[in-house]
Amino acid sequence: MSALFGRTLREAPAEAETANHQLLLRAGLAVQLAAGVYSYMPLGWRALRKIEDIIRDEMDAAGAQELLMPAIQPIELWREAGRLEAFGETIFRFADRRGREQVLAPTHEESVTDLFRKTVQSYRDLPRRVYQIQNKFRDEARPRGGLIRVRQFIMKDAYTFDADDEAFQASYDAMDRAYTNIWRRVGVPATRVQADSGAIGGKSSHEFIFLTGIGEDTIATCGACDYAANQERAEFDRGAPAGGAPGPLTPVETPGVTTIEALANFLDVPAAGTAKAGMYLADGRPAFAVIRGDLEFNELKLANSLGAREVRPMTDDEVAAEGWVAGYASPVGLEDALANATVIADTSIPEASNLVAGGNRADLHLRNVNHGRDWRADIVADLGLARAGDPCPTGCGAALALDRGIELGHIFRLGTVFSEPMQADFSGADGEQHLPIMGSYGIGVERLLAAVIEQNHDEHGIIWPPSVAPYDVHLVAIGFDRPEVAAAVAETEAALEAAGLSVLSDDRDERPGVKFTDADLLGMPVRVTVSPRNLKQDVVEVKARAAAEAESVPASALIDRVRALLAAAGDGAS
RNA sequence: CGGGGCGUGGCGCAGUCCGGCAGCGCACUUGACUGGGGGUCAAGAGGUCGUCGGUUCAAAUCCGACCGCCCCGACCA
Repeated sequence: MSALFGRTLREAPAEAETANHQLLLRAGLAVQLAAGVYSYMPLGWRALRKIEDIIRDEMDAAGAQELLMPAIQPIELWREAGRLEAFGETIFRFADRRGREQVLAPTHEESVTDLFRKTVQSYRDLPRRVYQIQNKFRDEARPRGGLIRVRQFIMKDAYTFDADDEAFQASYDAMDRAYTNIWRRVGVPATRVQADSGAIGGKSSHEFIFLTGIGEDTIATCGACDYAANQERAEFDRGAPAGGAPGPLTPVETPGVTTIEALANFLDVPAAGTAKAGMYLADGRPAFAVIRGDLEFNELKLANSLGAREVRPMTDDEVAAEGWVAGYASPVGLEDALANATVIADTSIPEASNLVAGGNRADLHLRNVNHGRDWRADIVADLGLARAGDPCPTGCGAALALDRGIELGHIFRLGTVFSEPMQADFSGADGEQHLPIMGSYGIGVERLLAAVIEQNHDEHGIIWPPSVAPYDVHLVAIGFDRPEVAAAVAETEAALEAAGLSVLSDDRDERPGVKFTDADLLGMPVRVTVSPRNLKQDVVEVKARAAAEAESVPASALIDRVRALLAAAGDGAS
């Protein structure tokens, strides 16, 4: 340790708020260079490499081959796949000396598809599963939380190519299993949840979420069954439709009543007996959305259903320009003012009858509005935002809970969205050309490191799972300036290393308290202490990082004891 | 991008309101003592106070512009 590059800090830098971020900096694992850009110091890099090796092991077991694709890519590749627009300002771009535009790759679907079309011609070559562990670059609008969201990061990204859906499912399942194994082996609990697949579509998209209060995603889970989904796409049961047989459409004066709550109170009807209007711009085009009054819009679902990249609420001026009346809007009798807009309704709307809706004039509402009779949506889709307490969509009868979490990994069915525009095809057994079904599978390696620390620490420091620990053993030398101690330390270190254990030896001229405190902060799974006191009794002292007390063992029993403690710590982590 | 906060030695901070010698704790260097949970004493080194410009006899402090970092939100294949 006297030669170790990097030092421990007594106090965490002010920018670190979360436990994992503070410990990362205090233990000297990483040093920040700029917003969302970090250097990894020797100890941190050892931990990262151990995580990488676990990932490699599982990827290999899933039948994937490691390769390495370039971080610099010509921008034409991105234009060809039609994804430059979608990435927008997140993509780092620059021009080379001849003025050719280049991209610092934020991901590698394009380049792996290019590899496929250059190397694979026949169905006989399928399936193909590849992966790499490589730097990604994304000019994030807001890096945050230390290593949780950064602009340059190490990602394990894997890609699969299959001849048909059935074969794809086998690849997907293999990756699914590999991911589950990875979380277990690094000591982080992860929940597998249904994820939004964006405009690409497809049912096979799952995220693996580490549930933690410091997370930036919101996850809906059911306490009774195994339903779990990102709130972005979470479904829920809307309950029995209200209303009964359609009654006559009836205007009712509602002076000053512009909110659902006020409307429900004024007319003494439940919020679920009203219809709520939402006025949006979807990629600049007006959209008039309707949902039951007690529900809220999920703008991502709205965007997906409209086939839009971006959806935002209209401003008051934009609403007025369309000829809509904020607070009293509904699609009933509004044909002219809706001519340029897409009218979209949540599934709760056609199910219900006799709703109270806006009269499209200030201070006026309509009773007994019925979809299909009084108006008709262009699109009916699930647009509802799942909230805590909403009934589980499986019909199990329990309520959904919302929790925060960190996305550790994402597995994803791409289908042919890259193989088609890039003309990456292969000859099938039938002699025709076919497009491969692709899958994409990512893990943020440093983010996973952050999760390991967040999950495995106490008030004194990190408690590394042995699988990720930079070293197996932290060897503390007390009274190192005494020749007999130095000799015993060298002997102990040699014995441990001969047994295949990695050792961080604290040979610094520091007081015992400093060394013990640093050992707790750095968090190697097992601490071994050599001191004059122990030498006199012919023992060495051994302590698991997670244990309260140390124990003394004869030198001859040291290796076995250390191995036993490592095994126990490993079990604890999984 | 909207809102908020911050920038003074390696880390944590005071000083800024009300202009007048650039400070404190930790860390670092040297020496002595000490030696099982961040020890004591003594002597040191280290800072153009984020940058540029302005006001002033005088600017860390007042004014302006810019840069950087953090947090909340928007965004996030």
